[in-house]
Amino acid sequence: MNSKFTTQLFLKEDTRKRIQAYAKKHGYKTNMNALQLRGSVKNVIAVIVPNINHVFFSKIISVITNLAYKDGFIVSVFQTNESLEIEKQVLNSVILNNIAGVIASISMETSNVEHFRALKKYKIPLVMFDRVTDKIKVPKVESNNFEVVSEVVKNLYQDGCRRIVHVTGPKKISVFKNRNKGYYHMIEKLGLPYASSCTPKKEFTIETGKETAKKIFSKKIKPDAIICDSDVLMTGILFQLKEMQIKVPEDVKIVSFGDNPVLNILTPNVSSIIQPMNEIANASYELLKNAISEKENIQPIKQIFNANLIYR
Amino acid sequence: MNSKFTTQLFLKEDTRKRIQAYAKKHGYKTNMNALQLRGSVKNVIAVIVPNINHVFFSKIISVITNLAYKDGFIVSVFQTNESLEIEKQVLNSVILNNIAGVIASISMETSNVEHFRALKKYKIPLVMFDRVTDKIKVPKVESNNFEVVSEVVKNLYQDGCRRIVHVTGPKKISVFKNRNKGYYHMIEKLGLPYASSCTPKKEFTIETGKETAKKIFSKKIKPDAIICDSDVLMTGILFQLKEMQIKVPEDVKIVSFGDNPVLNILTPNVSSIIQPMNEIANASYELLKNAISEKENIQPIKQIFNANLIYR
DNA sequence: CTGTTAGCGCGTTCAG
DNA sequence: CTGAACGCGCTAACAG
Repeated sequence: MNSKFTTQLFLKEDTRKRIQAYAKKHGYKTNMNALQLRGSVKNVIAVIVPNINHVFFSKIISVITNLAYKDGFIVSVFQTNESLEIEKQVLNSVILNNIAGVIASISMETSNVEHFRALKKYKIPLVMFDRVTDKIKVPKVESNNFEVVSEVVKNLYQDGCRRIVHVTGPKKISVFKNRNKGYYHMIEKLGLPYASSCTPKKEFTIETGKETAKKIFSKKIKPDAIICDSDVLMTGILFQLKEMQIKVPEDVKIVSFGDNPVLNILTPNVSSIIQPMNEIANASYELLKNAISEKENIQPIKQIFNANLIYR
Repeated sequence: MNSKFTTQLFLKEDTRKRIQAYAKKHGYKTNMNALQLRGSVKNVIAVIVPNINHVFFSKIISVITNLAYKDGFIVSVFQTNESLEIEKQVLNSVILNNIAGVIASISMETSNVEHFRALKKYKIPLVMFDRVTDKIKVPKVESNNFEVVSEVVKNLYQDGCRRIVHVTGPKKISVFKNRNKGYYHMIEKLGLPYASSCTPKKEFTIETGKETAKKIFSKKIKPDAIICDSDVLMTGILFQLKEMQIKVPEDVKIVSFGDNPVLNILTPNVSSIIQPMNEIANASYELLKNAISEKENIQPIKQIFNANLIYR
């Protein structure tokens, strides 16, 4: 950052200070655009997420922004609103704006990932987190979704639950796929005859959560446990169960992914799976930083961090 | 956005398409840095907030990002972590990076605002929202903090409350100052003998909320109502009250600012003040957009939007 | 060791 | 109407 007047670095310290003070006083500023045009500097990192306003994503952005700032990077955020179309445009934008590197989590609509591949052509490093895809070889950061959901099923089983439902998202998204695999894995291992996963068609909202709860309890066989992939859905479910006078955890146990500490305080009757957001953000940033400085030989490492299960 | 090949605009549509397709195929991309260096384009907007990971701020960023994107702007986010020192650095960064305009909410430490004034020197338009300051004449967007807290006090009074406490933040921050003024205004108007405002010294966390509740109820006169400026603090207070076996709303009524819809569902015993985040974000962006295009004669308009009181 | 210059990619301008 | 050249701000490379 302090590379101004580097040619005069041999000057006495006070002289340098005087010059800088003079420059500042007269409103001199290094023009970053000129630097970037010359190709000597790239100082913008892009973070692409489906929705900035989700606790998980905003936390990730927050941590990355702090880290990046210390290294002299600026963070631009892009929001796809879960739309493939917008995601494509965003990637175009990123390429257009001569960005140093990209940290991304793909949208729910995304299955074809050609637009991400375009980054490689322009030598823009990419790191994926949370919602990743196998179709593209880049560094990735995830939670141990498979294992933690397996563990949840096992815990519930040991507590006597035999009709466990998994409320999840589209299977083409890695997180949901892995969690659902983990669910079925343990169901089979335990030899449970009952298994049911439920994927709301719409976006995750409280309303969708209510509908989901209605749907689940309209069936003949009522579950005695629900594993929920989203705390927003969980809130809706909780609300609807209260309406239907179904008690938690007496009638049905609930375990939910949830990243908002406020939620954990307010729903003591719900078990929580808390993702290691700090670690995920840290690792994603470090991987990108390496990729930016290495320029080549970037290993498509996959880093997996353990989620924290608060079972009660 | 589609300003490539503008000199050929008179060409037949299909010809233009062919050229663009050809250009894209061969990996041609307009160099934004060159454009910006020439001064013909500035396409980056900065949003400066104390903490990206607060529901209020992340929602604002989310809305602004969507709006800005439609107009061909990119949004860079900056986070001050409530630190004046970082805020100063961030403003330096913004100036260095030749940014088109700034939307900002100041940190809790900020009272001197010279560093914001620097923007004017470089003709970078500034719009402030939520946490604004009177010391600087720029367009501002706020909630009707004074009025809504007044109204809350009145409602509580009509419900029989006589010992109402206001849990708020540092008075040098406009939002807290205005809310506290609104509180005292109605207290005096109603001729209530009891008034007490409580400002936690630390950052707003659940832990701080717990401590605040302990402090409030360690005094001789116990309140029969609490107005709380932060939903995170409110959560801590709620938790602590439960510990102390004080019932809400029977023993003490609680009214809290809170922007997270999930919270409203989960705490039906708490009244909520919901800020019009969409409107605030919209207005801030529109004001900035005008300022960017007008270049001069920018009126320091103040826009105030009504918060929504859900009193129960 | 110091001063000058070329060129990054673009659009405007000026000459042809 | 078309094409060449200039300059935005910077620094690496080169000449003095």
